[in-house]
Amino acid sequence: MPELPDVETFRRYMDATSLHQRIEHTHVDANLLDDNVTPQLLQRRLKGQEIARTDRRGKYLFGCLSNDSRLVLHFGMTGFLRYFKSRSDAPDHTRLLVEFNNGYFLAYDCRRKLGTISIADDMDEFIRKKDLGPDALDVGRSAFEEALSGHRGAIKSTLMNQSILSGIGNVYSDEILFQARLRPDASVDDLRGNDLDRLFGAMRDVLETAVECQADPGRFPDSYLTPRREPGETCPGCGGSIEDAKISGRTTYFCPSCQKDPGEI
DNA sequence: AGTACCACCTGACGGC
DNA sequence: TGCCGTCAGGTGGTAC
Repeated sequence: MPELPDVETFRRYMDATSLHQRIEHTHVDANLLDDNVTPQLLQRRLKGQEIARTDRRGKYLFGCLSNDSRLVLHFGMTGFLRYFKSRSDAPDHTRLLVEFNNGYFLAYDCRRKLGTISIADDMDEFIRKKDLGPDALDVGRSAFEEALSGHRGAIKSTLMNQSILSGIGNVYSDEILFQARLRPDASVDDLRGNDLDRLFGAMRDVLETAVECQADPGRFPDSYLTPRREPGETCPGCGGSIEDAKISGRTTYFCPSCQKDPGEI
């Protein structure tokens, strides 16, 4: 379930392992390629180049090449990166294998093939085409309010809408709403100043904390809901019982006693 | 604008 | 033992 903190962790991993090495070969599973990208185009853009730096917008990771093109990875539900020395160490569901001139490899593994691999010659155009809203860790308080304004759906669905804010998925929307003490099914239209302050603060706290924890729920603070995503689990806030529900078709966990409608806190 | 539902895809798990 | 239905959840399409 790679969301913003997971992808940021992958970005840092790519930074730490894969920069400034000439790409000798690429092997790609064409089924994961974005529209209008062929294995030949990918090979042409990558071969002989280096990853000069990385970037991220929401759940998309950009490997910025020395020719100003970009390798763009989306991790779907099961994607991850691995850097290794021996070809035989390639993970089981490698969909993209990049071979560097120092003999090392970078693999993009995506077991369930729900991720995408793309090439972006122009990052702004890519973001426009995908209709991505501001990055959830980059957006300021006023732009956050602006992004939510005019929407009337459930808060959870709105937070998860990548064209409104990019980076938040099912798991972190639940965590943010738990920390903000807001019910996930409340309408975003009902949020007032105090609620928006709490929601914005919780969004930043949760995402920053998760990045620090390298998106590993096992390292999350005891006050977090994520490690307890089970119906009937104990709420870390009140000791009550965690409930599950479906909101916009997504399995949602929340505490009915800690989380209130807007205006009730 | 929002939601409901489906499809994509694979592995884990429970029931029989 | 193994088959089958269900679930996981990111995205995108269609229908309402």
